[in-house]
Amino acid sequence: MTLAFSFDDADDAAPTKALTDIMDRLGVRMSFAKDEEIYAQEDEAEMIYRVVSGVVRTTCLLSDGRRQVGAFYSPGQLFGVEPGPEHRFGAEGLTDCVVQVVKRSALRAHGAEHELDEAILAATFGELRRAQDHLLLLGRKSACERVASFLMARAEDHESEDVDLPMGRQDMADYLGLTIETVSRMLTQLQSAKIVRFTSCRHFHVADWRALERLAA
Amino acid sequence: MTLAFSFDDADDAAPTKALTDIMDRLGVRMSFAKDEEIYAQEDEAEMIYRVVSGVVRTTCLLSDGRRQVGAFYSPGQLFGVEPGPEHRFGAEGLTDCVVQVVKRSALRAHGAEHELDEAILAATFGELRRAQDHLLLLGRKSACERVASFLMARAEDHESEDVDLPMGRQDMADYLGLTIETVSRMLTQLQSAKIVRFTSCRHFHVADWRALERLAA
DNA sequence: CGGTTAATTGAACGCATTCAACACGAGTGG
DNA sequence: CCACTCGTGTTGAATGCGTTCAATTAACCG
Repeated sequence: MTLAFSFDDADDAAPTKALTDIMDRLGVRMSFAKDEEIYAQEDEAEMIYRVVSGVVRTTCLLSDGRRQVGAFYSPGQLFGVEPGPEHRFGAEGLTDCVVQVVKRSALRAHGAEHELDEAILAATFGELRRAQDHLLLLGRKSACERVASFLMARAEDHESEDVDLPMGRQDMADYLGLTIETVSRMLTQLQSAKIVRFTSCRHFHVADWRALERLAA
Repeated sequence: MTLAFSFDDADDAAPTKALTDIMDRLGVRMSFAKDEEIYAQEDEAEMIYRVVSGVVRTTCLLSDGRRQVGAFYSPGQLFGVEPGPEHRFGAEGLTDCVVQVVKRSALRAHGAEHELDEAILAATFGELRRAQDHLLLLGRKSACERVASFLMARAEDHESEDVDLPMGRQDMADYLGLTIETVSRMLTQLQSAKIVRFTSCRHFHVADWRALERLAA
């Protein structure tokens, strides 16, 4: 068993076909409304989740209410995998969403040991990579660069002309370590500079990839 | 083989006894001077490293020279484990240091498959946890809270009265996403508030744990 | 003891935040 | 169809936190 070296996979958060099948067989589908809690920060991490439809967001609340968004998960992606026995970030529906849920113990009990371990490792790698990028963004980038990086990342994996932003400004701000006002200002600024163009406040397309790339740093 | 659930271990970056033994048998000891490069950002990640003595720091350089320190590794800790085929952070000696190095392929070839996988998973978990804490710190904490958190973390695992800061102010700043000046100011501020006391600029002890804990948020 | 690097302190600046007002769109009901 | 509201997003002005630039002091090491 060689776990660690299937790095070719573009999207680490997407489970293998094998695990997907097993999850579909053993798991349960659950629906969550927009802003409904899927699991809470500090809950025991005993389930594995896969987004079926909609988008999920993970958040961490500080004692005084400050909020940090950890990540956004799109259909097909695995989430809820943690580096410890409990969830450090809670998960909520960013939109109404459907999620496939299965107990880790159930997977083990049905001989999906191998697939589970692989999926956990892959998902953990994905999380780590994501967290490291996020780290760099929060530690050393200006507001404008943060917003540019965010739009860039969104545009990259959509591939289509018209890119969708399923999250509101507050969620973007809490992801980027900024305020809604700053995010809004930077967006208008990027638009004024003819780098992106917004068709509505949740839809844009990239007008100048070169410039956006340069700003994303 | 059950990989994923040995969470009881306090220090995920420390390898198991078994792996340590194998690394000692198959690996090479290498010495690095202060600020000498151990591996570069973007190098292929084919080695596993363990700190024998001294302290190692990982850093990521942005195109324009801005620097983010990822982590500091103390004796016993594993480093160089990455979520992809190449290093996203480079590693350098923070101090003069000795490191035990072994090729992953050598470990596999000598039947240390199991130990290697386990160690990689544990180290990855450790990295992820660390990165998540770091994320929160950079995203939502004030300069004072960042410095307090940093001192807290340092003081926690030293246990002794007198806590040592092996890194200079620049490294602290680049870890915390601040400037040296700000770090310095916050340190004097914490000292003025009688929360910590510096015996020299690299040694301090905590005078008021309660207050420090509160500030670390 | 000088000589060098690291750390601290001060003052001015600037970026992001804060607070407040305004605009826009969707949904509701008259 | 318009008026009204509520949530969300944008814009403006003032404040403040952290940075920048510059000068001083402390620590280290021959």
